[in-house]
Amino acid sequence: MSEIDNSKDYAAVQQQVEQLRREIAEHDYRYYVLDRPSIADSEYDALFAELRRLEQSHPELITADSPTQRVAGSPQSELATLHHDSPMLSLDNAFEPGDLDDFDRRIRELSGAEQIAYTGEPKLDGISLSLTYVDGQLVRAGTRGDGRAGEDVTANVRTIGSVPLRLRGSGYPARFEVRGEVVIRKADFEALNEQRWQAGERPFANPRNAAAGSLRQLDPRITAKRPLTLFVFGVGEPRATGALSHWQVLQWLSKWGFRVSEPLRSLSGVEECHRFHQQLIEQRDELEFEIDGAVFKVDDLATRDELGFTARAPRWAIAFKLPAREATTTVRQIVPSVGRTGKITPLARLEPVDIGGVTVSRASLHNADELARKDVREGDTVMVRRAGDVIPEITDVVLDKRPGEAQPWRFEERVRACPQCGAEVVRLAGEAAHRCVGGLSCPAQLEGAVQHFASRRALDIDGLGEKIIEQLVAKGLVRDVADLFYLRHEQLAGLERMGDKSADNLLNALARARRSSLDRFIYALGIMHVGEVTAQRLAAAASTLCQEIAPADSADDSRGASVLLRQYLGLPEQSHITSEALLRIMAAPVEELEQLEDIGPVVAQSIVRFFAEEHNRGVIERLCAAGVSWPEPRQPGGSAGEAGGEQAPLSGKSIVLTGSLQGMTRSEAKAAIERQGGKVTGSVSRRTDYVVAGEDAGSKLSKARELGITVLDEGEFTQLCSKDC
DNA sequence: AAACCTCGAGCTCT
DNA sequence: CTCGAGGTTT
Repeated sequence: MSEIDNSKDYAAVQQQVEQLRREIAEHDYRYYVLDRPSIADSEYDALFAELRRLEQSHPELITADSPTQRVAGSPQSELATLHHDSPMLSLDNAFEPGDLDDFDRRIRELSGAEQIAYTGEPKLDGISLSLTYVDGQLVRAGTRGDGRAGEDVTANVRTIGSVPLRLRGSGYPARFEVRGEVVIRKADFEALNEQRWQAGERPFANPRNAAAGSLRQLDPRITAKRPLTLFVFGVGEPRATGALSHWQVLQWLSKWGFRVSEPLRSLSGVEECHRFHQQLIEQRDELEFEIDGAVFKVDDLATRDELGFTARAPRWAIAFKLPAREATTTVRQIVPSVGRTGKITPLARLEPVDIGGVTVSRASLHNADELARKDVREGDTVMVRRAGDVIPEITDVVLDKRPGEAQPWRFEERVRACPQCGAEVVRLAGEAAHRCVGGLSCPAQLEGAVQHFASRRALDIDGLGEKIIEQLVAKGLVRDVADLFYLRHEQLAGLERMGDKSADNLLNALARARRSSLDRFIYALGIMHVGEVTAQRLAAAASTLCQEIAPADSADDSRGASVLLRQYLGLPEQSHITSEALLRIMAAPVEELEQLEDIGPVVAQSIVRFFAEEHNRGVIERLCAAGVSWPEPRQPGGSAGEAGGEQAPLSGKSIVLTGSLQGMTRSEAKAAIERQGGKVTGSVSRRTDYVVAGEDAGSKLSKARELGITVLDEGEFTQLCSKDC
């Protein structure tokens, strides 16, 4: 083939191949090293495809440093051993500030200098690598191993985008060794684990393990798919480069096409080192890569030579550890715990360990699947990670140390009922979590349940906020939502931030909330998957339900249906649950509920389970006994609007009062508006219907004008109110 | 007067 | 989730 090409064309092809390689290498550099791509992926792909095509028709033009040759070679049966040219030593560690000061003092004494110039780099948590370049070409790469010899991972390292196959620029030694750390982004690590979990493979415990595992693949094609990055931090024999300082070495490495560890600082004296360390601790969570320390190196290479080495580490560098995030310990026990939403989470009680200054004695196992996947057992030795501020997590089980008698902990077998309230535990289709259906009465869920119950769209109990609920629950004054209606003034007035006035207000709000509507009541119960709309549907359709048990025409004497339903539900005759509509909903079987619009099997199940729960029925009973009631809905189709519907001029309107009114107090005005079916709100927004402006109206008036909302003066307002009064 | 609580609104992300 | 307003408690 190439023989028949005439030489001019051939030279052109050769040139084009070279050109493409240069371009692709440049884009690789921009993308992987600078993190600043300058062309779209599709354009890059096109260049790559073109090069591939040319190389396919001219195989003799292929060179080892061609970008197409990153993934080359076939799977191996084992990784060969590789001896390092100069040993890869480890670093001495500093664990507390004093260690760093000692280090600095030693260096000042040995070198005789007043103040030392250091470089500060992060100690990336990955695996160390040595790369050998000959005449600017990557010839081999090996892991650190024991420092003298590691594993030959050249084929794998070639697949890493941030590793230059051919160096950029010039001025590099004919043969030299570059050192760096191969890491994986935290986000990529999560994604990789997710993928492995989907594929049924064992997830990696941490980004370092993921990087190590990826690099030690026998098949480079697998490594190529892993999002690895190389950060370099030095060279084997720095003096061979001709540099005078470490800083210079790093700059040159950067110029030659490497990505240098970031963040990087030039520091004068030990104080700045401390500050850098502190900064790293603060930035830690925001960094893309996991780090486990700060590395400080004497910058001046001549000083370094004077300092020399101890048996195992250079005297001119130190790694100042960041607070640990991982530790191993043993699992004492696994227990289910109930969260505020009713979610039941398996929790491992651990032999307490110190992880970076915090004692950890428990770790979440998230849910039954996660537990099964990790197969954590009581007695296991586990690796625990505390990332950021989140709850510690068990990342790995050390199988070698598993006691012989350890048994898998099977969620379904162990958690038959809610450990807090004894209610039924369900797992809804498609959900990872198991939940307690004891909603209204489960202590673990109480605060949340009360908050929902009192919320505006539910029973709208004004003045019952987070802090008050917290206290009521903590003092045992409220054990379920029904208790709210039995609260007395003297019980309330003693609470923090709850004086006479607030107590009165709350009691008034409770009194008002007793008269509600069926749909709000249903919604307030907080049945899983029953929101406002579903609650409305249930309320509207109530009278059609349970016709078999209690036919509508038995309503000759209107007691008839209720009696039948109560019997069916097994309620006592003197039960306070008198609403026929509610009884029909409570007694409705799954099949009937499923007939309703927007209610499928999941929601229907959830409703039936809720009302089947003894605790929940008890709470409903007591709510009704406390006088919580509503107008019975009529016929299926016919609904709401009764007396007051249209006449009330402010019905459903939202009104803001601002400034002071002459003829009435603020609260009189509020009461007047409420009598007319309106609602007084605090701030002006698009959803405000009227703003009533009194004397000295302020910012709210201007905002109302801005939004084009009707502004009423006092005269207009009283007129509006008096219309029907 | 200052501190604190609740509520409503609007924003962002899911 | 954050903010500001309004109202209450300390």
